[in-house]
Amino acid sequence: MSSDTRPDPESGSTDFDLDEAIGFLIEVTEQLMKRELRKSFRRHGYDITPYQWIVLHRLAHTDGLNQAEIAELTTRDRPNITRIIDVMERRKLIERRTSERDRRVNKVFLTAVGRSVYEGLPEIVARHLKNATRGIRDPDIETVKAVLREIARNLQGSHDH
Amino acid sequence: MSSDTRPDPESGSTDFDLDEAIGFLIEVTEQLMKRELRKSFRRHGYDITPYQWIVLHRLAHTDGLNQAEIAELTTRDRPNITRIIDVMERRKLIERRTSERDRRVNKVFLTAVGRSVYEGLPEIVARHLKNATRGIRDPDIETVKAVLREIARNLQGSHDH
DNA sequence: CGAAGTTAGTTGTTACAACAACAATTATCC
DNA sequence: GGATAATTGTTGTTGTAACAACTAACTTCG
Repeated sequence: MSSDTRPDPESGSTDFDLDEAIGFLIEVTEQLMKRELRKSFRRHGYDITPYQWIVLHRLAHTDGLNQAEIAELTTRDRPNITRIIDVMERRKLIERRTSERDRRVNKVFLTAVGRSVYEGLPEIVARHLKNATRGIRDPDIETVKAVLREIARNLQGSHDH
Repeated sequence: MSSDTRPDPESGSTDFDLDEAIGFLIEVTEQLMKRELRKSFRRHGYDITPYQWIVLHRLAHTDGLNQAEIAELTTRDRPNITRIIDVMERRKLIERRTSERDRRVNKVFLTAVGRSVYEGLPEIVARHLKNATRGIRDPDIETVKAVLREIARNLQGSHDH
């Protein structure tokens, strides 16, 4: 957009342009989407964070996942899952049940409350996405998805040292 | 992991596919990029978070911004800026100076340390970006940037109720 | 069997994010 | 010129994120 009216005094030490960097754009867009989704949930009377929504979705699809599996499916590490599950358990959305076969393992299940809360969410999310992407051509959306997947693949594993 | 292959019992309540949702993809990719950037900084001996990098970059470009301006330039709210600036001030990367003309205002300046730390960062970021986007055609990158900007524009202001 | 290694989950620490409530300061209005 | 409004920044609370260090439970293998 470059509404860049500022004269830029010798441009710092290099000519790196943050506003043009794809990483920055992804970051900013991601923040906005998360923020708006949260607001959408609230507007519809749900006090659910985007992250809790993801966990609810995973469990609605496959109930009884253990915490390590949830971590895997959500690209988070296990400590994070512990705390998110803590919060959701406090709110009676889910419950932990120790596995019989392996007493280290917590299997996580939706409660009746969690399930009924979940029911209303996919539609809100779908509407949110539709709003976010309005006016954008479908093939461009597909390009974005393909590129993001490629970036994710590039980052998992290898290192630029 | 998963010893039992699960058949997906009636697929939850709707057919929403999270892994196909562009919002989820953006979220996952953003996390990975932030994580890898942080690691790159560390590998090169910098204990700088991606967010601190952004603030340093803004100040290197335009020294003496006040906190509200930084908030604007980084799509964050003012309380967040307060705390990030707190951390950076503790680390002697920046300093606050109360404005003479308006004693409510803190102008934020790079310290000598902050400036010299900043020097090394753009190159690391550039390399990180190159690695993240390797093998991806330039026009596709441009499409992604255009789409993300469009999404951001869609989300700023209007609401899907 | 039993010591060593592995895996699942938790806790501690630091940092970032959204929101609400607030103090201090400056601007506005009558 | 004093009440009132708006602006800047801070604090409190809750939730998310990464990393390190830890415990408990299971597995392996001599």
